[in-house]
Order: sequence, then structure tokens, then C-alpha cells
Amino acid sequence: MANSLPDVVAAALRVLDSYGLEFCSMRRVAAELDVQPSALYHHVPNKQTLLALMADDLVSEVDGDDARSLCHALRRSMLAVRDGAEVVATASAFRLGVSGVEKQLADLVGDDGARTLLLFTFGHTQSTQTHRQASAVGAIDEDADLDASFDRGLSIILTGLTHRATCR
Amino acid sequence: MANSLPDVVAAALRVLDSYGLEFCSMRRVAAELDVQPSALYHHVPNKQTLLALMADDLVSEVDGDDARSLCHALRRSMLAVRDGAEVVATASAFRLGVSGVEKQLADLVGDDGARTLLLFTFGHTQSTQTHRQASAVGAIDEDADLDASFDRGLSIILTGLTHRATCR
DNA sequence: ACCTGAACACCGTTCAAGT
DNA sequence: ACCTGAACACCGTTCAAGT
Repeated sequence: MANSLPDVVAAALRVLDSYGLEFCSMRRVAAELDVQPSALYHHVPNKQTLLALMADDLVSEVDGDDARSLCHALRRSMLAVRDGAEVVATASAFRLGVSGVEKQLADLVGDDGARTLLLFTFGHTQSTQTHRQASAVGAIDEDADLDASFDRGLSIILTGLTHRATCR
Repeated sequence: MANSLPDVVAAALRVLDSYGLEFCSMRRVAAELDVQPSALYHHVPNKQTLLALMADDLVSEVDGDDARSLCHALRRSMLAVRDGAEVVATASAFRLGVSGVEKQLADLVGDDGARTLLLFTFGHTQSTQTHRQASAVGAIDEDADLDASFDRGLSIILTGLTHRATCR
């Protein structure tokens, strides 16, 4: 009967995916667990911390051999849940969350390159999710367009990184 | 005595700069104008629209001859007001706001280039403002570091754009 | 045209108290 | 350790009514 912290995080992610960030309130997460709102504060000091834990969970399986596949994997993880990109981007602005991915990227392309790739990946994926919700459900054509647009942006940055290192 | 729409937008920007986005509520904006909350709905249909008008106002003076100076000008405009980057980035995700800047950039570097530069500029500037508020007030050293980091990211993307066009 | 007053359906968080 | 119940100080938005 008693809930643990992972239970709370999982419930919060279910609420997020069903209703979106705007309606992912502490009260709804509590209702999802059939518990009073105040009960959540036994597991988590505040909502911000819960959101950070959700972000950690979202990116925990991100992996890849090179910078490009790492960014694509990060994008896929965030797209898997409604408003996932916004949750991860906000948490990582506060220096929680993606740190593992950031380190892997930094080893491959340096600090500035990692930062540039990460900010582009967050922004583009957030924008993808915003437009996904604005248009009718399941616009598969638009999804393919946005994936291609994302990959072209990645190419621009990666070309910049290569030429800075080898030609200048 | 009677307020106009520009009065409302100006009051909202004052509240934003003083208290931050989190506390920039319709009720506080109303109080800033010595008016009941419901009075705002005579000027604006909802909060989202007010935020979009604030974003328009923030970027209205952005101008520059080349892509780099355009991005720096955009960054400066957003940094001028507390949480300005978040307001502009969110509004532009919904296709309002920065469209003028986006068009200027697209003429200079193409659609993909404009998008990549814009998303990087939003993300980096938001991150700058987050860290500004986290650390003690007026950390001038850190501001200079972040400006330099921003410019290096810009260089990476601009190098990528040049070499894609001329060498490939 | 611009605003008031009152209401509705929500928030995050705290805290004493229960088991 | 985990939860309830009640409270506090807020939200955005609507709507009839006033001037």
C-alpha cells in the first residue's frame, strides 16, 4: 500500500504524459496515487525536485557512440513523453538531469561544442513538441519534416566543429 | 484614468522585471495598474496573449547587419529584463514574437541556419539568466564568461554554415 | 469603452496529528 | 516511515453589473 519515491516519480510521469506539463500538478500526481497532496512531501521537498527527478528518469537510457547519435538519442527520449523536452531542458538549466549526456558529449566535441549541441537539441525538440500539440493528433508527415530539420541543424553545428578543429 | 493595451503591456513588463516570470501573475499586473484582475480581460483575451505582446515589445528594437550582430542584439534585448529570454523563447515557439528577426536571419543564412542560430541564442540566453539569478546579484565576471561562451557557440554555427555553403 | 465585485475551480506548501 | 485533514495564501478566468 505504501508508496516509495520511484512510485511517485513514475506516477508523475504518467500524469505528465496524459495531461501535459501545465496540468501536471502535485494534486493530480497525488490523485494518481490515491493519496492526499500533502503525502507527496514525505518523498520530495518540493515540485521542482520532483520535476528534476522526472527529467533524470527521462534521459537515463540515452547513449550513443558519436555526437550525432547521442543527440538523436536524447531527442528520442524527450519525445517519448508529452512535454518531455521542456521538463528536461528546464531541469538541466538548473544543473540537474542531463549531466551524464553533457559529459559524454564534452569528451567527444569539447565543452563549447557540447553546450551548443545540447541547447540546439533542447530547443528544437521543444519546438517539435509544441507544434505536435498545436496541430491535429498524429501528424506523421510533419514529424518526419521536423526530424529532417533537426538533423540538418546538427550537421551545421558538427561541420562547424570539424572545420574549427582542422582548418583554422 | 483609463488604461490602454500598451499601458497593460508596460505594466506587465515592469512586474516581470521586478518579480520574475513565476510571480508575473494577472493579479499582480492588475495591482500594478490599481485595477481589478478582471479589468485586464477587457484588453487581452488571456495571459498567453499578454505574454506574447510582452515578447514582441522586448524584441521590437532588435537589428543588425549580419547574423552575428543580429544574434548579439537579440541576446541583449532579452537580457534587459528579468526572465526575458524565457518569455521570448516561449512566445516564439507558438509562432509569435521574433518573426521579424527570424526573417532577417533567414535572408542572411537560410532557413536552417536561422533556426539553428535562433534556438541556440534562446537557449544560451535563458541559461545565462537562470545562472544570474542563482548566484549572488551582479556577478560581473560570470556575465563576461557567459558572453564569451555565447560568442564561441555562435562561431561554431557560423563556421558550419560557411563551410557547408562553400566547401561541400 | 473601461472597470468593479463576486464567484468558480483550481494551485503549492505547511503542519499537527494519526498508524 | 508514510499518510490524513485542515488550513493558508495564492492562481486564471467568467460574468453580471455599473459608469
